[in-house]
Amino acid sequence: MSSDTPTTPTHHFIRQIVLDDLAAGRHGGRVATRFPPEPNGYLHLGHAKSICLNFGLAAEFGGTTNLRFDDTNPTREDIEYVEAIKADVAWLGFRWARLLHASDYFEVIYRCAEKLIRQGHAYVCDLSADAVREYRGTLTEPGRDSPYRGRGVDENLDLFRRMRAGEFADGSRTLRARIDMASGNINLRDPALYRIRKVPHQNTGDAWCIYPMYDFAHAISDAVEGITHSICTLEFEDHRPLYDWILDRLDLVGDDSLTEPLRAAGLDLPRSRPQQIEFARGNLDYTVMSKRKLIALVEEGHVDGWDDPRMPTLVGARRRGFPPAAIRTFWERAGVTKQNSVIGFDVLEGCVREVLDREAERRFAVLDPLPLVIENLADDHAESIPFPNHPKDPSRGTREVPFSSRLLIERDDFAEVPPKGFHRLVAGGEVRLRGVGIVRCTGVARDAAGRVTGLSATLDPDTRPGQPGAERKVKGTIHWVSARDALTAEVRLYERLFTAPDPDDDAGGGDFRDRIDRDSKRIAVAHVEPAAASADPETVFQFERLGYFVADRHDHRLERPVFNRTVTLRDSFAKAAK
RNA sequence: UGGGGCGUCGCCAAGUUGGUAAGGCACGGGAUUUUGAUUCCCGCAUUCGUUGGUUCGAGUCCAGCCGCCCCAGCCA
Repeated sequence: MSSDTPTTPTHHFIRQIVLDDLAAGRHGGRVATRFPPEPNGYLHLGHAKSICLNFGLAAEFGGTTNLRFDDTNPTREDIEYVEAIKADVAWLGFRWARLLHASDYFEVIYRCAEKLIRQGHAYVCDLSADAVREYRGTLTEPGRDSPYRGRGVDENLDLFRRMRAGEFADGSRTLRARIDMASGNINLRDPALYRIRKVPHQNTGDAWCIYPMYDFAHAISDAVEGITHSICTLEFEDHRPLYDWILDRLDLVGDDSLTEPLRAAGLDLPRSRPQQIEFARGNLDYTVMSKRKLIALVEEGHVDGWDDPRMPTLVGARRRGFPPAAIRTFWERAGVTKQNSVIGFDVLEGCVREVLDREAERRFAVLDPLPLVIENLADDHAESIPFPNHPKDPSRGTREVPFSSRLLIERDDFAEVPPKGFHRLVAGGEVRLRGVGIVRCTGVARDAAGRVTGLSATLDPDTRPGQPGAERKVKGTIHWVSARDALTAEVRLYERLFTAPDPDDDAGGGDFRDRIDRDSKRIAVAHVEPAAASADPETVFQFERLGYFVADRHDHRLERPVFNRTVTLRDSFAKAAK
């Protein structure tokens, strides 16, 4: 990881657990975590919290983190997401120790199932999905035992092997854990361990027609990979007793026969008895994060794709120009707890400004041009003015900005009737042209409709840099570009996608679609200095006084520059005006 | 009238074995500033969902209320 904001890691309960484990000498001093996405969608800002936590915590203690694809359900997963997920994790700045799949362990998981059967802890159930639901009971009423719960070990083993052999139809049978149909915890009411799905798997092809359920596969995968701290979100709290139940019965650490297939395949991994720890996922206001809604936004054309800069996806954030370091410090700042919370999107933007102020070079751009002619300069006046690339970092060097008598300034940097407190240009008034000197407005041209079409001004030569009057104070400083030298660029101005802090809240009627801000994307033709246009894609600049803009990852060309506005600068004048 | 979690400043969030409420963001004020940006100062919870109790002393212990979140996929 490169230059990070050194946010002091605040003390949180998971860090404390790791510290305690280390102090107690558990796991031989090892810290191993994993990030286990299901390859069925794009990663978003919420996933980033988990990624930062898992990778960050392990790294902090010299441990390792595996990237493991939780591919136990071939009917809903697709290999197309695998590469995207890998790219996102890498972009965020993390490197996995090993790249693995739950499907790498299918043979091990199968052996685990047989072991449970032999122990009398699992049985093959012939109940249909509907029947299972009926037998399960409700939140307040206990369930009833399946009629197949009493099957003997031999019969279960035979049936399970025949399930694997493909003798039975999809959904006709399951392997279930024999736990407690009356448990208050519904996860313990004889949960399914294996189901029949005669569907080819993206990784194992048609080698299997039975697939393990998440709870079973996940616990085993963690143990088999030597994970020490299995970090997941709050909704899995209820699953922890099952996680422990499985691991306690299997003894993957002590029973070599279970993992023999891995070693035979050349995969020799350390084993462990992992601990599941749950934390609250991070929510952001003014956005939606559920997979279903994200898909709807894309498929219904409300946005321009998964990587639309307004999307909370990591590819979206990337295209928006959010630096990975900003996302990392954002989640570090948000903290890790078990409290459900919603963090303001503006906090993220604050982190973005913080790293960009430090990292981004400065350039000039005018988004809404108003011509300004300097009368006391020759019409063909041409010079080149050196500007520092970064105001606080001389090592970033300088660039040459062409200057002439015909400039373009920002239309709202001039006012015929200035609002109170206005520091910019007014008819007859003075303002500083950044890096040039003080200019006085001597004329205002209007069209037939009375709209201002241009300004004329005189430049006070004494106030040019290096001259005795250069230090003279004026209230305002505005930016400019040379009309003749500026290049036009497409600039995409993005706002938050939703108009409501909680787009998911349907209490006021309608659904999240009704809260989409249709003006959240606007396109402007900007005039930029030459040194802005020549940037590589994904370069972020601060267009002085306007905000941070990133050269579009896909569309930016030297001949046709395209910038996305990442975030505006903080603007206390605009804020006070409201 | 099931089980599991959670309630500390507007938003996040520290608060070790009870000893008299960190920090960040936001906000208000001021200073610097050729970006109304950045930076820099200063201010910002007699109070910890609530009611009682224990104690010399409770955010921290006990009890009762109240509120919010999650669980009835052969999804993860």
